[in-house]
Amino acid sequence: MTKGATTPEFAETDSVASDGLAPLDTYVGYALRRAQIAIFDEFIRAFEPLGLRPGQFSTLLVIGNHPGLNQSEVAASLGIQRANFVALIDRLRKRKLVERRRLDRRSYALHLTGDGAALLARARDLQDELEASIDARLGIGGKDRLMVLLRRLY
Amino acid sequence: MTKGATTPEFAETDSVASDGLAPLDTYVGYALRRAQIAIFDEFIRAFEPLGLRPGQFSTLLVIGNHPGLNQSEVAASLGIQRANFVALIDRLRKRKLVERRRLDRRSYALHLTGDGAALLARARDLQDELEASIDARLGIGGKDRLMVLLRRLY
DNA sequence: TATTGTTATACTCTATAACTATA
DNA sequence: TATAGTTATAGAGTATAACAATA
Repeated sequence: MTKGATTPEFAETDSVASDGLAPLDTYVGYALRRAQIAIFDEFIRAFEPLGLRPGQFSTLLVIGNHPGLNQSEVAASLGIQRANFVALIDRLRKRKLVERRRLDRRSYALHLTGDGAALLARARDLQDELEASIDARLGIGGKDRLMVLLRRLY
Repeated sequence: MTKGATTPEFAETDSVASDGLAPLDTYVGYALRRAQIAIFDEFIRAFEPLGLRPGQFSTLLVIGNHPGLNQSEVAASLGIQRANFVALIDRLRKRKLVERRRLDRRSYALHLTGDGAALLARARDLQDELEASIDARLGIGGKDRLMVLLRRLY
């Protein structure tokens, strides 16, 4: 990490004077935060060419895997308030990546468009590359051990 | 995780329908994010009685361990823009937890006040409890293995 | 009555630019 | 010229309340 985040949310990274933070460096929460920011920063940079932010990518993933869910369901599955999900989904609709089909007169089923499915395919490939890169850094069996440990924390 | 974040920044947690997110659940970045949010959420709840947010706690820690640094140095060591650090330090000064001493006519050395040192002591104890709780969840040797893996990512 | 989508609003954290008063 | 502290401003993510239309 040198200069840092492409976007606001993922800053506080660079930080750190290798030492100087002696106590902080022993806290799991701090290490977790730095690692999360570092990985998200990589993600954001890598996905910039696709014009996808983490929330948009995960939204496409959920819709792709569960076509037909309504907005509230997709939002809930991602832990996003349905109120905040409106703008997100509007953006994807304007880009013709997602379309809505009326379920009844008050809700819509979400589906990927052809463009959306195509972009998601590219995004998956890109994400697979990132995962491979992370995997390499974690060493043999590292990712599996890490995932097991992380899942104990949520 | 049931209802979730005490504050805005650490929401997107609850989320997750145990399944439904099939693909996301295989990504390190996603697991990292969920774990980070879960742990920060615990931190925020636990530190509410002390009136300390993560950034404030880490600031007190750095000043406590390196008294005499100026604002820019402390800010940089925490990866906080010095512009954004102004409000943070002002808050701590108003609460008489931190004081400034002129170094020269354009910079200040930061020091903890008696109250600041006392609060930091309580905060450290609280943080130690949280770490112990995390340690228990991670199992024998879990924390060490986790820290090693996380450090490979930043 | 409860739910869906929506709007409005506010708060936190972060980023950048630009200013002043120094050094 | 460069640095320390500061102000102003903008953007992203999130939270809550409230409303209309519908179930």
